[in-house]
Amino acid sequence: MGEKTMQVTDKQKRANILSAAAVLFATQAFHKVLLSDVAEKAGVGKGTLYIYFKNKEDLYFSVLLDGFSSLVERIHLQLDETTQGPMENLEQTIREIVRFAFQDRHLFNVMRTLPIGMSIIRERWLEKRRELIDLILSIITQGIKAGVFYDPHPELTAGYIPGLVRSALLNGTDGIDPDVLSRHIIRFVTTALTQSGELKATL
Amino acid sequence: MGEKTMQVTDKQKRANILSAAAVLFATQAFHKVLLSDVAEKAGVGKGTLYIYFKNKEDLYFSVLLDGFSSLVERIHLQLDETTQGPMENLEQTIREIVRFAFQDRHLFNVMRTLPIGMSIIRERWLEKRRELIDLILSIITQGIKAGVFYDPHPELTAGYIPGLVRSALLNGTDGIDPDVLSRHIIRFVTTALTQSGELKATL
Amino acid sequence: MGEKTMQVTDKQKRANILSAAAVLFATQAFHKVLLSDVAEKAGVGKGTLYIYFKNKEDLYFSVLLDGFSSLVERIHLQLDETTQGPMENLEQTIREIVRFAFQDRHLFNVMRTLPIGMSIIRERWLEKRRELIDLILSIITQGIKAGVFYDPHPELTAGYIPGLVRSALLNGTDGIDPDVLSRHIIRFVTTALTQSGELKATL
Amino acid sequence: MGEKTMQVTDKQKRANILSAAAVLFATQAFHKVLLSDVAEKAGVGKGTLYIYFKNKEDLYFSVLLDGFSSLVERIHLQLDETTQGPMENLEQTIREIVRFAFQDRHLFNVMRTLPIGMSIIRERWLEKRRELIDLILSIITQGIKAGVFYDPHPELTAGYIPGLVRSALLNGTDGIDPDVLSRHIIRFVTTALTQSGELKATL
DNA sequence: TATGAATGAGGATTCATTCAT
DNA sequence: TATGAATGAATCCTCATTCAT
Repeated sequence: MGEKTMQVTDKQKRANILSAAAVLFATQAFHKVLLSDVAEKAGVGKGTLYIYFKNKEDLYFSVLLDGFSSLVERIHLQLDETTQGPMENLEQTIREIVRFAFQDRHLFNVMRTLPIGMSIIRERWLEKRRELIDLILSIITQGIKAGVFYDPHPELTAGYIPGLVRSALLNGTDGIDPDVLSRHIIRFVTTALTQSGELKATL
Repeated sequence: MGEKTMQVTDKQKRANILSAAAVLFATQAFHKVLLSDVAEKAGVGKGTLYIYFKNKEDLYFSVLLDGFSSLVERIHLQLDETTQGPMENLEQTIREIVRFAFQDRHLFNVMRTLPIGMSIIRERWLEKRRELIDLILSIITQGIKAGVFYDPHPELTAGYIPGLVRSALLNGTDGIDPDVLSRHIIRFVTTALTQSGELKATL
Repeated sequence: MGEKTMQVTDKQKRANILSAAAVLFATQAFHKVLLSDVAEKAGVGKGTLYIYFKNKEDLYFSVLLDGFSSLVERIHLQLDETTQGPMENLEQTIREIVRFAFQDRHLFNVMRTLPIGMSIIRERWLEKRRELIDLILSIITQGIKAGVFYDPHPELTAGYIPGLVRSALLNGTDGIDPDVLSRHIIRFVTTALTQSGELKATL
Repeated sequence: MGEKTMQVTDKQKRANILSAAAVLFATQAFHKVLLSDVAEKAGVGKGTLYIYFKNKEDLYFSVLLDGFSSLVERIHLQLDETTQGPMENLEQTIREIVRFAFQDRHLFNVMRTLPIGMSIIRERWLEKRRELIDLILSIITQGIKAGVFYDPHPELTAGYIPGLVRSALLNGTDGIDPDVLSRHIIRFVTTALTQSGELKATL
């Protein structure tokens, strides 16, 4: 029982640290974020950070990894719930990404301040990002196979999608509504995917 | 005292420093780039950096500002040369951005490590980026007026375009050919812009 | 954040730092004193200095402030112990200043290298110095009221007294005995204070 | 002729530099005075400073040496003009020091920021200061021989005199009149010198 | 496990000094 | 002689990390 309580406490503390760090990394450059500030904001001692994370970089990438993991998981859940056509799947995925970006706007900002460098945790984050792209790619590929989509380079398009969300938020076309944005991106992408091939072929 | 010394206008030396800095900022995180390395790579003394740039952050944003300025200028030149329709203008602009991104890949990478914060030079860079977006926006708007394009939110689309280029390079769909990428983006964008409205109308 | 950490109150450590700094500031010009030397001499890490003092200047003025505080306190104690006439009080005060100057010769030397500038801690030091002068002034004024002293400008005379001690040490009339010096200054001052009025009156 | 003109020009330039430096050294701590500021204030190039002075410390002590030299010279002139008794000589000397301190208040302030260290020029300044003290000492000694003064330690008293002036200015008993100050110091010193002995002897 | 005082490596920045012009 | 752009040694200070409690 003692153990279990502890475990719960730990999870919460770890989560607190991650969310405090997310906010700070989203607002300031990596080197301007002080671990003492993270600790204070998380309500823990500075030394405690080192119990949960190897070092500053590890904390940084953990923020990203956690965020992406939860995004990918959400999309997986969405898609599993109801099996639908590629079009609907793509739409839902885009909607999910947009929703996530708005809800956890920090995370999308964190990526702006990305420190380049190598580390195991960074690799794990890149993998997770890759997973997201692959998920999108599989939807597009599925659509192509089904004859619904046409795309000579679906691997490029898969990468575009998170990029579109990011661009919109970055340029901050101020106070844009998440729903409006979702619809715009969906139409932008699906039009490009559905028409281009057929059109060319038709003409 | 207001502006320190500055304006010594040894343009060559300034350019050397900027290009050395561009490479380093593109390869390492901001806080891992040592000014001593920049100086060495630029073939000047450490103190010299401070004659041409106020501090590390100023140097950083100067790299970005210079890059964007030259990109915007190139596009302006392109467009002025031959007056053409919105479609051709958009194609050329995309081609130019892709060309630039490949040629000066550093610059696109530098933005990854963007330190958030305020400073005059950062403002100037943001303005220049805005200028690029506005240029694209004006082409799209022109197309809409001419009835060639349809887009309910052209300001979003304008922002997407550099984002598409960035995504492609970021995901490094390895060794992709600049020409292939240009064509893919062009088709992606123009299809989305030309078909969407008509389609809706037709159906 | 206002006052940083501070107040950790390892009084001993703080005292070690102050006394190490006092010696160094007394022997070298402000800009020649390295904080690394202070740290080493105090037996602490360089960073520790910044836990106890805001910066080099703060450390410098803290040395002075502490010294003056203890001098003023000593004089206060002396005077409180036994209530005596102004003459005895003045004598004891002078004796105390001389004793202090010899014992803590560093401090008197530190003032030589005084960096001008503004800072809260500097203000506090100036106040403490003012306190010393005022203490002497009150003794003289008391004496004037009692008809023992005569002085048309006691506020000037009050300032002279530490100046006399300082001059003697500065010119280093070598190896002078503190007792001899005390007696000389006492006679110098008291004669000037006691005779001048009477003389005038007599003549 | 060319040479002579040059010579004149040089003297002037050197003087400009010295007086610019005097003001700055009087207002700021040694390490806060930038040679670039001195150069600007003197209306010369930074490199020019090094034609007239070996380095910053040399410039600093040259300011002091020059000031003291001119003070000592003035006193010599005063004393030579009319041969008088020790009392009058002492009075005139004090008056001259006070006058000088007020006129060239900078110089007296410069000494506050004195950097400790060894150098030939510093030795020369110390000698000159010694010369001033010795001058005063000789007057006192003369007075003792003549039976006008009494002092068991005239070498101490000689040192006191510039110290008294300094104290008065340092404590800045605000806006004090030079004449008032002169008279106060003169009475203070002469009383101490004339009465003490006689008194003792008398009683 | 939790803490935060202590640490010291590390690096941005300054500025006296040089030297080519 | 006069200059001021260039230099890099010198040093303050920061802050991630450790470790005794």
